Amino acid sequence: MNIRRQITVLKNLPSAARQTQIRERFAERPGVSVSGLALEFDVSAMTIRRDLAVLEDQAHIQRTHGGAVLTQRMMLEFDYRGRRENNGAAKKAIAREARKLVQSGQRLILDTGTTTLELAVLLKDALNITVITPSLAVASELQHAPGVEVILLGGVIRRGSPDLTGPATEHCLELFAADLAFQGADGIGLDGAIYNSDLRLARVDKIMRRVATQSCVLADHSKIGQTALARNGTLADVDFFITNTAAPAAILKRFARLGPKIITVKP
Amino acid sequence: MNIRRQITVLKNLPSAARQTQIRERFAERPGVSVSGLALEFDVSAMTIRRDLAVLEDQAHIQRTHGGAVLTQRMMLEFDYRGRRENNGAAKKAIAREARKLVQSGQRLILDTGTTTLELAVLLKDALNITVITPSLAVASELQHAPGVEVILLGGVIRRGSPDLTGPATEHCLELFAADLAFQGADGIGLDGAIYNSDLRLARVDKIMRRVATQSCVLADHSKIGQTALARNGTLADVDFFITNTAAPAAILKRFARLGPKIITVKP
DNA sequence: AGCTAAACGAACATATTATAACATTTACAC
DNA sequence: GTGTAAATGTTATAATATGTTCGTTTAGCT
Repeated sequence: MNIRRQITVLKNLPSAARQTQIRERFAERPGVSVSGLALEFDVSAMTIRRDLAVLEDQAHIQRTHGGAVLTQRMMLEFDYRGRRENNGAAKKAIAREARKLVQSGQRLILDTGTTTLELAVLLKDALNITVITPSLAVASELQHAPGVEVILLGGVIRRGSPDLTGPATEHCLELFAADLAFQGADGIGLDGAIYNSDLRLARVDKIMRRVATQSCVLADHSKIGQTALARNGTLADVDFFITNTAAPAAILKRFARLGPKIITVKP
Repeated sequence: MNIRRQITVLKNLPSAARQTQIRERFAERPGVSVSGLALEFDVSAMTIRRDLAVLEDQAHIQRTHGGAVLTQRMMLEFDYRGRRENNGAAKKAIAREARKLVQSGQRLILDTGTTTLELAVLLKDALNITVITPSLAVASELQHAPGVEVILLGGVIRRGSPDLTGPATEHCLELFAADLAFQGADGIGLDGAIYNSDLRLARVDKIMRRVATQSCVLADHSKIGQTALARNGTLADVDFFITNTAAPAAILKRFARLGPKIITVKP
């Protein structure tokens, strides 16, 4: 009876919990088998395969026939509070549109943020570009891209945040000149003000726009009308503003009058 | 009777109490399911979802399909060709000796390298120090240390190497002043010359010594008598040289005449 | 090489869960 | 009581996860 209850703990778990459990199996054993896990968690083998496929993307295992083993290469772990993606689809669509602005040979600046991180994913197959970023996540994403040179800005590592800020970042940024800067935002005021939830990030964002010839703000519609701690400028200072069509047309029209080219995407 | 009372305790609770209870579930299980909790607390699934949404904001958990799991730190992977540790014991002993040179409140520079990485491990419990480094491995190691502020230098990410180099790194380094710089070396010539196997690292090392009041070179005996591509200076430029006792005493005596304090450790 | 059993992946069908909007209940002040 | 706000429940629809089937690939064997 007791045994049964303990086993039950491993059943009827949400998929993410099951995947975490699978990962922990590697602490005990060097490898796992699909059939064994299927039995253990009382799900079909197909589900385990899908779990392993997810883990292969995220969690550094290597799939084999019949199971998986730990990845060979060594990892450096950086803290990253896995925030919930709020408008994942919109962010991806916005990133796709942003990708179209990029041409071969350009030097880009990529800000911290989930939307810019999505853009980084799409830039993996770019040719001969340089990406300057304060984000360890962006750097991690692009480090293997053959056509991309990654320059990480210096600075203080904020605890629990995968990015760099501070005076050093600002000084470091001043060393560069870029063609195009992509920035996220934690809020866009109805008057077009751009907000960050962190003062240091706001200062960095301001400098990014100065050292880049053109700049582009990426924000899904949920950010519009929101404010946050620090204002880093207004849409009058940027050249492109990309959002999704769920944003009120009247407000976008007002934003357009400030100067930036407004681009909207479907989802 | 007892059982009944315990079950009853879980029903008709104010929302905050229920949320606390949910949080405690994570101590027992790897994750919780919406349907299970709904049954357990005798409320609708929607209510549980709202509870989890609240708990998610408090940063403890992460919602998933079907339930929630504890927030997991996402790993940012940086390639790290795990080189074979040649004189692991000697390097650890050298790092222990280097650790003794560090005092609270100091600003340190830690170079790239396996020996300096060992030192980073020992610095985790230091109080109120600042570590400036071009090494992602060092930064990763120290990011959670409460008494350590980590400043990562900017620069180009070398493919397959966990460190930053290039003109940006050099400029960035110039922004700082430190009390003590710790450097590794790929070779120490019999004349006291310090060698790196990478030209860019050599330039960075040279600047490190300039911006630091004192400097310390860490190298096990196998490096003595070796040369490498780039010479970044000589032992006459450094204040401390730490190696292990397997190094020939005659050569160490000659090194001492150049100026640095020579420290040897047993293994 | 050729064979065989196991494992894989794609596509579809099904079941479960999430979200948003609205309806209802509860709690509490007055 | 009555009004109000917060919490909870309900429903329809969308999104996601899972199971199943089947043709293909793979590992291991002779």
